[in-house]
Amino acid sequence: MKLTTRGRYAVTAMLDLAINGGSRPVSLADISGRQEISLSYLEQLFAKLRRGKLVVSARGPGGGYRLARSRAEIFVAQIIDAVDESVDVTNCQGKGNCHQGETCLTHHLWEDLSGQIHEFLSQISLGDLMAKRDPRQRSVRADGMLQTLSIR
Amino acid sequence: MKLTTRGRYAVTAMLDLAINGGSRPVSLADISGRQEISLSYLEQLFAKLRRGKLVVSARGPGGGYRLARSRAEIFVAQIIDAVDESVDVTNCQGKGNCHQGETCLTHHLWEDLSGQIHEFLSQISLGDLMAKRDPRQRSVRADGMLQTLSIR
DNA sequence: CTAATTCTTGACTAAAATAGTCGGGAATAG
DNA sequence: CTATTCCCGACTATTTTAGTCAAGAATTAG
Repeated sequence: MKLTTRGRYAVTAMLDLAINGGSRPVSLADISGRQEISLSYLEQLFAKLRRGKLVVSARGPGGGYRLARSRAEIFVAQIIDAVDESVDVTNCQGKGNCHQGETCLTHHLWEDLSGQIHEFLSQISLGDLMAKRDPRQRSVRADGMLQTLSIR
Repeated sequence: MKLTTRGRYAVTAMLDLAINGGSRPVSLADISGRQEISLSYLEQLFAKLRRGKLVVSARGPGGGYRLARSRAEIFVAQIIDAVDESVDVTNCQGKGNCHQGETCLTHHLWEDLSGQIHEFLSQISLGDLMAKRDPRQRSVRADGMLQTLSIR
C-alpha cells in the first residue's frame, strides 16, 4: 500500500464524480475546473480508473464519466490500487535466501501493517465519505458481517 | 497523511531497532547490513527520527541508536510524521475563497479520511507489530480506553 | 451531414521527491 | 592515540509526479 498525492487526486476526482454525477455523465473539464487538477493529468488518471473498472465513459457532447457502480460499492482502496500500482516491498522475493534473517522478519511485519491499512481503506466507500453523518462512526467488516464501531 | 517508501524505510529501521536493540545501542551500520538500506540514507532518516524524539544516540565505539521510550509507546504514525513532513492538501487554505464550492467539500472529505488513516496508525505501536501473537487481533482506542477488536 | 464536444492515446517535458554519495567533523570508548 | 560511530552539509543520479502537446475516434446536437 502506498499513499501518494496521485492517489489523493484520484480519490478527490472520484468524490467529485460521486457528488456531481447524477443521471448524466460528468466531463473531465468540469472536474478539472472544480478541483483545480490539470485536464491532461485527469485524463491519465481516468484512463487507469477505467481500466480498473471503476468508471465508465461516454464520448461526444454531453458525455463524460460516471461511476461504474453505486457509491456504496466503490471503496477507497480500489481507487488507490487502480492509479498507484503497488511496489514490491521485499528484497528477497520468496527466493528463500536471507532465511531466518531479521530482514525477512521486519519485511514481513511491514507487509502485515500494509495489509491492515489496505483492509482499512477497503471498508470506506465513496458513499461513506459522502454520508459522513457522524464522522465518529465507522463500519468495520468482521467475519463477513458489518459491525458498527464508534471511535473516539 | 502520506505513505511513501521513505516512511516504509523508517518504520522498517525502527522495527529493526526494536527487535535488535536490547540494553546496548544498535549502530546504523548493523541496520544497514540487515535491512539493505544505504548507510548514508539511514543517517538522514535517523537525523529526523532523533529530532522527532523517537530515538536517542550514543557516539563512539559501541555506540549507536536506541529507542527513546518503550516499544509500546512508539506508534507508527509518529515515525511516519517524523520523516515525511506532511503536505498541505487544500488549495484555498482557510482563505474563505471558493466558499461553498465543491472544491472545499471534497478537500474536506479527503482531510477527514486522511485524519482517519492517521488515527489508525496512531493506534499501532512497535510493540504491537512485534507481538503479533494473533495477526487477526488488533487493539482500537475508543473513548480513551483500549478495546480489543477481532477483525476478519 | 456537419460541427462541436468529449474521450483516447502516445510521446514528450519540467519539476519535485527520493535515494544515494561524498567528505569532513565531533564525541567517545578502549 | 585511535578506531568507531554519530553528525552535518553539500552534492548528484534516478524516479516519480504532474503537466503539455498533438492527433485521432466516437458521438451528439442541430
